[in-house]
Amino acid sequence: MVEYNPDVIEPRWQSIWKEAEAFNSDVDSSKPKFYCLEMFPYPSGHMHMGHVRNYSIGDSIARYRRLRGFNVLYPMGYDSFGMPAENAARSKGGHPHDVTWSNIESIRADLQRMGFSYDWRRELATSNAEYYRWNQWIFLKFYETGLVERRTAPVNWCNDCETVLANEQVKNNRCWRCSSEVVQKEMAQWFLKMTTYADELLDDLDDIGFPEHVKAMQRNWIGRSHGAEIHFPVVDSEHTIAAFTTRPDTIFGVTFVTLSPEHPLCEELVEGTEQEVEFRALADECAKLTEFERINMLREKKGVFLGRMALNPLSGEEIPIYAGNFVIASYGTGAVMAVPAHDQRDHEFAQKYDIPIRRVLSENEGEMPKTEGKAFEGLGWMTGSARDGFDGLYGDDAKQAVIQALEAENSGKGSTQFRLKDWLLSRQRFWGTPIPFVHCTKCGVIPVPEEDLPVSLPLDVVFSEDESGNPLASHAEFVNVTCPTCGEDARRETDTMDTFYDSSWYFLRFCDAMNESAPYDRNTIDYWMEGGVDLYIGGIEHAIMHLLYARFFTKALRDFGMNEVSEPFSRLVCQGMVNAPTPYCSSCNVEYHVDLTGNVCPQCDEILGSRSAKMSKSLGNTVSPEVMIEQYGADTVRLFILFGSNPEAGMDWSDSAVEANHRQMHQIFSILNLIDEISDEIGPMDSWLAAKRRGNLRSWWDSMDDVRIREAVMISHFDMLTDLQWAMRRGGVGSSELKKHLTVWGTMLYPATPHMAEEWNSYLGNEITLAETIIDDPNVDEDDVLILAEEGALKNLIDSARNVKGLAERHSEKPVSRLVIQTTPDWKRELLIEALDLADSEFDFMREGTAFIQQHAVFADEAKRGEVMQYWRALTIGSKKTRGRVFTLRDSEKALIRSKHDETASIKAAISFIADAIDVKSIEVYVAGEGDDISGKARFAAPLLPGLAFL
RNA sequence: GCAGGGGUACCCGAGUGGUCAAAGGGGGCGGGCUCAAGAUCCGCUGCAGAAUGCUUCGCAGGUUCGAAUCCUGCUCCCUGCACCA
Repeated sequence: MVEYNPDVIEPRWQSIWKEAEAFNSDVDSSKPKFYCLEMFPYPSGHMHMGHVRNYSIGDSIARYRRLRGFNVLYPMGYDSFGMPAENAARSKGGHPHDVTWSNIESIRADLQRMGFSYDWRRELATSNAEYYRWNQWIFLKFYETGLVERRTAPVNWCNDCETVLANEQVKNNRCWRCSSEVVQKEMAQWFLKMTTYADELLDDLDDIGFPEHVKAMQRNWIGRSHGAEIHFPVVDSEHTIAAFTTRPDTIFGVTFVTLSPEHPLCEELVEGTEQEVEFRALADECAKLTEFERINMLREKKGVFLGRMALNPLSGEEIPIYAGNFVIASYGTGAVMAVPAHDQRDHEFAQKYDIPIRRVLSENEGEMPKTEGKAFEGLGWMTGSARDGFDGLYGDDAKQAVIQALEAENSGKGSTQFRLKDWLLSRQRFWGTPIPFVHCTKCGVIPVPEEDLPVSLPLDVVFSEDESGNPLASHAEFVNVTCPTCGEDARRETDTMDTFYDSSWYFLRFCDAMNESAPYDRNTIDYWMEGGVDLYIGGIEHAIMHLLYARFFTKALRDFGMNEVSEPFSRLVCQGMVNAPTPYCSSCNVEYHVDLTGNVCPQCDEILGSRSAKMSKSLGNTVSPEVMIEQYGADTVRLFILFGSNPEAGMDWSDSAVEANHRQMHQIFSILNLIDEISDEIGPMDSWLAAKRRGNLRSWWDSMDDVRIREAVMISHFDMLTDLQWAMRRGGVGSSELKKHLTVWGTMLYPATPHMAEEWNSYLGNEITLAETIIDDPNVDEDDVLILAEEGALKNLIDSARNVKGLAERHSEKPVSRLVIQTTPDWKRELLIEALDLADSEFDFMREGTAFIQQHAVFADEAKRGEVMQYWRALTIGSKKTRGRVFTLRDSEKALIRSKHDETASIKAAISFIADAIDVKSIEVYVAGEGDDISGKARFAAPLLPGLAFL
C-alpha cells in the first residue's frame, strides 16, 4: 500500500537532485537552448506568496523544457543592494552587509524548500564585490563611449531617503519607495544618456513578446512626438522664444505664447514692467505648491501677461507673451504656442483672459470652420491663413508645408520630442555600487583605472540613528586617494549607483556567472542570449523602470561589441497578483484589515462584506508560504498556485481549494496501488487508454509550450486521473499497458509537482530520474481517432439514456427496469455517408437537396417517404437554429461513421456496463426494424444516436 | 481626460460565428461504499419536456439563415499615465 508522504519525499528528492547536480547546465551547441528567468528577489527576509507564484511558474517551465530536450539555463540570485538594508542597519545597529547576508540565507532556504531547479553554481548577489566590480567596469565603458554625463541640473530630491531619484522613481511627485514628497534641488549629478537610444527603444517594442499593456506603458513613457520647434522673436529684444508644437498646421491661429514660470526668459522680460509683481506672485505660488495642492488647484489655469509681445514668424503678427502655471519647464522647450481655436486648454485660457480665438482649420474641405464654444482638436483643412499657399492643405501635408516654410526662413525646424529623460543614476547613499571616479582639484573628475577595480564599500562603517547622510563621505580611508593621473591628493566620489543599474544586466552575468576576468564572455553570451531570454517572468511593477533600463543596457553593450543580441527578453510574462478575501464596504468602496471581518464599517456603520484584494501586510490578508508548505508540502502549494489560474491572471487564495488540491495529490499518488491489483498482462481498455494518453500528451505539450500552465495542469493532474478511472470502470487495463501509462503520466506530473513525480517514477522502477529524462514525441496513432470516437459514442449514449430515463420514470406507473436500444438501420448510415461526401464537395443542399433525395433509391418505397424526407432534412438543412447534422458532427464521429463500425455489436459488448451506469436490470439491442418497434422509437434511430425505449 | 485590460451560471474561471445550456475547479445537493464519520467513487446543479423546446454570457441596438463570439452606442470595474504643447 503506497501512501503519499510529502514530508519524507520532498527533502529526499531535493538532496538526490543536488547530489546529481541535475540542474547545472553549460554551453552545448549541439542542443537547443532555453533560458528561463524570473525577476530575482530583493532579499527582504522570507519568501512571500508572490515569489512562490513567480518561481513556481518558472520552475515548471524550466523542468518541462528539460524534458523536451532543451539545454536549460535557469539561474537565481539576489538584488541585494538598496535602502531597506541600510535603514535596518541604522535602526538596529550593524552593517547593511550583515543584514543583507542573513536575509539571503533565509530566502535561499525557502527557495530550496520549494524544490526549484536552479543552477546554484550561478547564484549571485549584486552587493558582492565580485558582481558590482563589473557594474563599475561597465560604467567606465559607458564613460569611454560618451554615455556618461556629469552635469548640474535640477533634480528630484527625497528628504526622507536623503537622495536624488530618477524620473521613473517619482510617482505623483512622491518617492516611489517611501511616498514622501519630492522636492527640486540643483545638484551635480551623474546621468546615463539613455535618450540616445530613445528611438530604438520605442521602435523595437513592435517586435518583442511583451504583453500589450507593458508595451503601452513603455510607449507612453518614452512619449515620442513629432512636430516642430518654432521661433517667436520677442519684440524690442534680442531674444527668441522657441516653442515646441505637434501642430505646426495651426501656426496661423496662434494668438499668444505661454512660458512656464520657471522659464529663464520670464524674469528678464517682465523686469521693469507693471506686471512684475503679479508674475512674482505666480512664480512663487507654483514653486511652493505641493503636488497634492497642484492637482486640485490646477483645474484652474492661471497666467500672467508679461508685458511684452512676440512675433509670429510666418504672419508677422504681434502676440502677447504670458507665463502660465500649466506649462512644464522640463518638457519640450518650456514654452508653448497657444492656439485657442484648436486646443481645448488654450481655449479655456483665452476665454479667461479675453484673448482672441481664431479658427484656422476647417472640419470639412472647402467650408468655413463650424465648431463654436470649444476647440476643434482634430485634423482639418487649413483656411484663413495669413499667407498664400497654405489654405486647403490637410493633416501631414499641412504640417510639412509649415515646417518647410519655417526652415526656409530660418524661423524653426521639424523636431521630435521625447518624454523620456536621461537616466539620473547617482544616489547619495551607502549601500550601492560606488561610482568609480575621483575628484582632483588639478585634473578634474577622473575615472578610476580599470586595474584598480573594484572600488569596494568599506565594511568598517558604523551605522546609527544619529548619523544622517552618506557615511562614505566621512570615511577617510575611502575618500582620500591619490589622483590616478597626476598623483596628487584627491577625493573619491562618494555617490553610489541607483540599484536599478545592478539589475539592468544581471541576466547577462548569469550566462557566465563564474567568469573572473570579464563581465561575461562573448561566445557564451551569444549562445545563451540568442533571441533573448526565452521566458522572463515577473511582476508588472517593473513594466517601465527595470524593463526599460535592461533593454537600454543590452543595446548599449551590443554597441560596445559585447553581445550580439539587441533585445534582452523575447517573451515576458507578468504574473497576476495573489489575492485573498478581505473585509470590504461597498458603499464606501474601502477595504479593511482582516481584523474587522464580520464587523461594521468604521465610516458608515454598514455590515462589512468581503472581496478579494491583493495580499498585503497592511490588510493582514497574507498567507505564509512556510506554513502552507509545512502543512501540505511544496508540491501541493505548487499545484494550487499553478492550477488556480493561468500565469497572467489574478488568482484568489482559497483554503478549501488548497485542501482540495492536497486531496488530489493523494488520489493521484494512490493510483500506484493499481499495480499490485492488476495481474492480467492485457486488458480490454488498453488501446483506448493508450489513445487517450497520446492525445492528452499532445495537448499538454501545446499548453506548456505556450505557458498556459493551468490548462496543462488540468490535463496532467485531473484529466489523466479521470481517464484512468474510466478505463478501470470500463473493464480495466492490463499490467503492461498500465506500466507504460504510468511512466508517461509521471513525466507529465513532473513539471508542476516534481517531488511526487520523481517518487512515482522511482516506484515504477525506472532507473533514470525524471530530472534527466527526455521524452519522445507522442506519435498519435491513426486508429486513435476511431477508438476514441467509439468510446465517446458510448459515453453519449449513457448520457442521453440517463437523461431520458429520468423523464421516462415520470411517465411510468412503476419504476423502469428495462431498456430497448434500437440502432440505426443501414440505409440511414449509407445516406449520411452520401450526404457527408456531398458536403465535402460543397453541394448546395438548400437548392439541390430535395431533387437529390427524390431521385434516390430509398425514396422509392412510398411507405418510408415521410421518414426519409424528415431524416434527410435533419442531416442536411437542420432547423431554425441548428445546421444539418453533416455540418455539426465532429471529425472523429464522421470518421467512425464512415468506417462502418458495427454499432450494435459495440453497444452489446458494453451492455452490463451500461445497465450498471444507468441502473436498469436488462438491456436489449438490435437494429431498428429487426425486432419489435418498442414505443415507436425506431424512427429516432440514427447513426450514433440509437432510439431508446424504457419499460 | 488619454492608453491598456476586463464584465460568462452560487463563486472562481475556459471559451472569438454553428459541434454551446456553455470545459475545468470550488461550493451545494443526491446516490454507492461504511455500524458511523472521514476519505473515495458515481451522478445532479437555468426552466420545462420521451430524446425536444424555451430563456440565458454587463445593458441597448445592429449584421447574419444562425451571435457569449463580429459591429455601434451606453454602463460598470481594474491598471497605468496624466496640464506633454
